[in-house]
Formats: sequence, C-alpha cells, structure tokens
Amino acid sequence: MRLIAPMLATPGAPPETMDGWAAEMKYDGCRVLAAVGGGEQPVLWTRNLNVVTSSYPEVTDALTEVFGGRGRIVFDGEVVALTQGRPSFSRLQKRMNSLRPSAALRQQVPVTYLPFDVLSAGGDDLKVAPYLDRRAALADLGAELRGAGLPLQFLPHWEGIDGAVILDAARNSMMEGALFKRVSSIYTPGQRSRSWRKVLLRNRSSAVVIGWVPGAGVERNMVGALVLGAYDETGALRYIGHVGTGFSMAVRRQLREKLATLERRTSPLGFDSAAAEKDGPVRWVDPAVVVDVEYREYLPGGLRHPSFKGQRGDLDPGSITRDSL
DNA sequence: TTCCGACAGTGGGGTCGCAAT
DNA sequence: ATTGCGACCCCACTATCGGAA
Repeated sequence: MRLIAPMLATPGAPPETMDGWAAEMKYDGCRVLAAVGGGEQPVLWTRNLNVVTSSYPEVTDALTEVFGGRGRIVFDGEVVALTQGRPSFSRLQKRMNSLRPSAALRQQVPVTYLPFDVLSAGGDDLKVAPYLDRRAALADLGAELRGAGLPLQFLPHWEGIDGAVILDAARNSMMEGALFKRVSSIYTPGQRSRSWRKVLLRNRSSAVVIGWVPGAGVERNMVGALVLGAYDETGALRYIGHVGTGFSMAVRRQLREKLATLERRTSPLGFDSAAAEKDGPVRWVDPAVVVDVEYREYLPGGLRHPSFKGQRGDLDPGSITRDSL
C-alpha cells in the first residue's frame, strides 16, 4: 500500500487570536501513522515512511481489536511512553529502535498510541476535509473505545482558549509544547504547512565553555561545537553537554581565535572528563568564557536540543551553577 | 530586484543491529 | 566477545539557491 507522508507544522508563536484556530498538546514521542482494517494487515509507519509495525505490537493489536473488522482507517498520531500520564522520550527510545521487542522490554516500557487526526475512514478520503470535520470523525471513532484498557487514547483538542493559557497548561503538565491548527485547514501530506503551528517550550541559561571540538566539512578549522560546564554544589566544575548549533560561520571562526588564547593541555573538569570526551577528544580551555544556551531539557548525558544564543561577557564564570539548569 | 521557502549540511543526545575486528 | 559505524528517532540552526512576488 502507499504510505501517506505526515503533514508537518511550522515552528512559531501562538496565533494572535484563537478565532479560527484550535489547540492540541504536543506529546514528546514518535510520530506514527497507522492504517488498520479493510481486510488488510495493519501497518504503522514513521515520519520518514519507515515501517515500524512490529516495533509496537500492543498498538497494532489494539487497533486491530477495535477497528480491524471494517473498512480501512488511517490515523495520524504519536507513540509515547507514559509515566504517570507524562510522556518520557528517553524511555521510548528503548522501544523505538527495537523492531522485535522482547516481552521483557514490552513490560518494562509499555507504549501508548495517541491518534490526533484521521485521514481516511468509511471509504472517505478525509485528507480533503477541514480539520474540524476530521476531528468529528475522530471523536466518533474514539467513542468506540468505551474506556477499554487499551494502549490507545485519542488526543483532545481545544477551541476558544487563549494561546498563552494553552502554553501554561503545556508547561504545567510537562509537555513538549503545543500545536495550533486552523480549523478550516485540510491535511496536506508531506508538507510543512502554516495552517499547523508548533510552539516548543525551551529553557535558557548560561554555561561556562570548558573546551571545544573542531568542525567538519566546510566548518573544518572552525569551532564545530563548544563543550560546556557548570559548577555543582561542592564547587566542582562539571560537564553539562556539547552545543554545536546556533553559530554563524563568523562566530565559529571568532570563537576559535578567542579559545586559542585559553588553550590548556589538561581538562579543567574535576572528574568527569571521560563523559565530555565520549564522542571524541576535546580541546580543553580555561573556564573563562560564559555563553547562553537554549535547550529542551537537561538530561544526565547532557543538554537535549541545545543551541547557542550568544556570549555573556558580563557574567563571572565562577557564578555559573548547575542548579539553574 | 528583493524576498521567501525548500534543501543540504553542520551540530546535539540516544538506541539498536550488524559488520568488522 | 567487543567495538565501530550506520540508521533510525527526537531535534536547532546556518548557508545557499531558485522561484515567487
């Protein structure tokens, strides 16, 4: 069968007014489309059209159980690993790459499918139907779950609630962000549409540069990534991750020159230099430069989705602590 | 002529699976 | 048996180029 490429959202801000717009929570998981019923085998596939049916057998089984005995239905949604109602991407990663998950792994990391759109049902091509019509179709299908304890939950949408309120709710419930969708918009496969806006919640804080890594390709002989640190409660400098994006070419060159003057042979880190060098050697520098970074979250292995936001000549490196992350 | 969108290319954390060692 | 690497997943971002405005 032909796989439908998912419609993509444009990054941006919430709409000025919610007239003509609806909102959804953005769950931190893996985008998955699903086709079930119509006398054919169910198929699950990802954003890049990779078939992952066998990765999530509990989802496939649940979809077949509820929707298998009728015409073909195609859903768009998110596969997530929920912990107390909150999605955990790092847990999901163990399942994502496992095409044949063992029973132990399935028990350790159960997943849930959260459809938020329906592209085909009852022989109708719903891609050409407006968002609210697709939502109505989705609600009809969702009613058939009847609260059964299946790994299947249809995501709600909201109308008439201010964007700022939606984002507050997203932050309070530890969501990745929110999506805003034009209620009249059709589903345009494979297209990054401005009828769908995604607003991602990000953190910003300062970090100390403790080293750098040369770039590759056109960025050879420049800074490829900065190695970042911050002081812990005991006053020890600790590794907090690399940042390799957000620089212009000019800033990459400029940073290389500046850091050359601070070069040192040994790591300024007390004891976790190995973590900083797990992906290759680091050119260590004296911890004298402070930069601002934006990131999604701080994980044990390092900042997730970090991006460089500029230098902070006004801040004392010694004042940069890890607890502000 | 200028602007914008799509794409390639750089970078991050993380996991699995398979080939090479 | 271990290790290295590519292929995926989630991305952020800059530079470039061709077509739209």
